[in-house]
Amino acid sequence: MEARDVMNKEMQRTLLEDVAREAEVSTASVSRVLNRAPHVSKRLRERVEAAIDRLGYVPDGTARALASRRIGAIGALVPTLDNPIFSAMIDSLERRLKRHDCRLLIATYRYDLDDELQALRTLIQQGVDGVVLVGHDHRPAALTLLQRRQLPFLTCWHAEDDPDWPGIGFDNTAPARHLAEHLLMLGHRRLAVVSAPTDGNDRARARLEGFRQAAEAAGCPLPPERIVKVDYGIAEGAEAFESLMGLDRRPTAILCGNDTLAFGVMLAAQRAGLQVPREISITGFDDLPQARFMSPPLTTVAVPAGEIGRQVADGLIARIDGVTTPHRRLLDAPLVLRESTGPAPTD
Amino acid sequence: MEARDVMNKEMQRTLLEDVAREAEVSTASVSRVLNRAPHVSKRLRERVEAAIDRLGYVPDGTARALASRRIGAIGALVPTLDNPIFSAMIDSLERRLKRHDCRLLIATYRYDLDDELQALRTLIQQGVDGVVLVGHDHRPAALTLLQRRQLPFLTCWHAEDDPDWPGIGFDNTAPARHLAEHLLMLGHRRLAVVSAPTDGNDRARARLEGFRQAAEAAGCPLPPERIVKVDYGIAEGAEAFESLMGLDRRPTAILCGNDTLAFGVMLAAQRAGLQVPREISITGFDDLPQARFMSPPLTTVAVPAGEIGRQVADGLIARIDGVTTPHRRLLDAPLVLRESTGPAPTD
DNA sequence: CATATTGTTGTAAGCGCTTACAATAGATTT
DNA sequence: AAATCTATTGTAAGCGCTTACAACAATATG
Repeated sequence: MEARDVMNKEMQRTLLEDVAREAEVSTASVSRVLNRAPHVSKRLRERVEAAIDRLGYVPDGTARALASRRIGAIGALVPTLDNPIFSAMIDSLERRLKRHDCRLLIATYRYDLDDELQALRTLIQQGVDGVVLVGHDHRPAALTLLQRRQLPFLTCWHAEDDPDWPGIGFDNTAPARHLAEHLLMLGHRRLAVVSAPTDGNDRARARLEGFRQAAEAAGCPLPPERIVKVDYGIAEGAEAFESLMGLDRRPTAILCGNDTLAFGVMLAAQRAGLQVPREISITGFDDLPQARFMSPPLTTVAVPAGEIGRQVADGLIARIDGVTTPHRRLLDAPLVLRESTGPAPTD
Repeated sequence: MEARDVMNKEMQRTLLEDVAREAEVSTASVSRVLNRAPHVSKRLRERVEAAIDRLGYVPDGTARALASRRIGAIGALVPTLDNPIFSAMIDSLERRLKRHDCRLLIATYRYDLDDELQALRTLIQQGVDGVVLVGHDHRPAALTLLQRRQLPFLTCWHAEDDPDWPGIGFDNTAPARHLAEHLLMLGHRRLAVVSAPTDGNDRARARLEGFRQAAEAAGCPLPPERIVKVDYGIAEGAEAFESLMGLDRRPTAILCGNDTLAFGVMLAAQRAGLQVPREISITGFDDLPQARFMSPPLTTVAVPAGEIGRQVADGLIARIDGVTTPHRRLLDAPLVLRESTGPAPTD
């Protein structure tokens, strides 16, 4: 390995000090040029920039991070990237962060809040400049950790009024309620729900709550047996449908906690020979790209995933820069009525 | 802000030095315990660990990065996360990296290789311990950058034999060829292709090449007008279908570069009143979860996205640890024959 | 023209760890 | 028991930047 050692020696990286020497200025000046600090004369800047070009200097991020106490990256804690609605948000978040010259560290936790807390610890240890979380369901220790470090953070996706968690998101309950009201208005009286597991998932809880509110207000509350909770997935949705079909009094409409479950439900319904929506109405939540291409196209709620990513990026960067931003920002999540819902069958 | 200043003063973070003092050992010993270095007596370890617990010490990642020259994170360059096949890979990559106590920095580049190069520069500057890239289509400068820094890296998704780019992936050409052969065997003679743009995308090129090879070998080469290149998306697939239907001699089978395009093609075909596969056969590539739930279920190629993520994580970590791993690892991408393909119509 | 003010640059002290090397203690050999 | 070797621990010099502060120059003010 001698050759390798020699190489390593010859490969002396150019340091900021070398640039300073080359430009015949102090290291502080080079650093100021690099960081676009004020009070730098044009002459000096040009000399430094020329030296940087000549030497092909690239600053060392780790040294900069240690000295400046900012790493140039934020951390995002998301349940999973295996769900396109989250990956769409992360995609737009990352793209927008790039504009602010900020990188993105990702950590997933599979809806396990203890894992989330652990991942948060790791991110903080790495020195991230800010943190993005999904929803308001977190271990209390997570909040303590963020507050004690005075670390900028923002939640997203869910935005109920919560003094602890500043956030950018949308109301999950109201659109769910409207979806149910839409079905009730179409004459449905036996509603059923296929929901994602609600543990550690306030979005799922809020949607379920919205369904419940509407059902109760209309005088036809949801009995437990007509609320099925299943994991994320098309197959899971299909299974949920089958279990609902095993009931004595079958529902005439099924409200699903997300589009993917709705796809599964719809496929299973059609496989069972049911006409959608003539014999059974189905709703989703998310408005994934496929939703409008299903047959029939899915009635759902359009979740502004891309917009959330962008606004969270802007908002968190502002907070990192010490700018106070609104504690809560509510985006629109409009109902998208398509053809998977129709009048209740008259039996 | 006086109260704040006071707080900041009182909030003196615990440093490694404080732990050393508390445990009455040297800072080097604390560091050794922290890093599970060899030659640490049990007694010392226990004392240090007790002190760490007592003080609630959390090491500073940036200082550790500067001193040790590893940051505890790798960078992944992917075209986009808006495509579920990539986000599935990233999801499994991140989860597997966690096991190795390694974080993930994400950067997307929208298939723009100049953007990719720029993003690579930024990641290197951040000090990532390794880099994952997709495919072998990159600016030459990217390779130079990686080599000069002697930075461990691995490509994925595509794995042709290439001395420059070590990689873990699958053969994109052969399954594409097999798909086309499958159609030819079913009697189809007028094949068409709906491909993703091939610029900076060797996977798309390889698949197209596979389709071509089979078509030519069977004596019915693909004329240019029967090769449509469109951006990623269901709507884009649908549009491609319509442009193909404008041809004099319509194809009896359409090979799509990915499942999403195939969904679009299939929907447009059905909307146009065509029976799939009786009047037209359609194939995809990826085997997204929905593929088997389409009606009819989509014939496609199962891309091992999750397995790629895991193997890339293990492989890159090994390289970072100085372990030599195979230059190239080929995974299986099996054909999944379903009902969207059938005998050519006899007209 | 002396003085205050503002703008520009340099000096040098960290930032909080890791690790080469030195020192010491303990075990083993002869 | 002296000599040798090995396992353990400590000392201190960085890692490559940023930034508080000082110094000085240029400009404005009275």
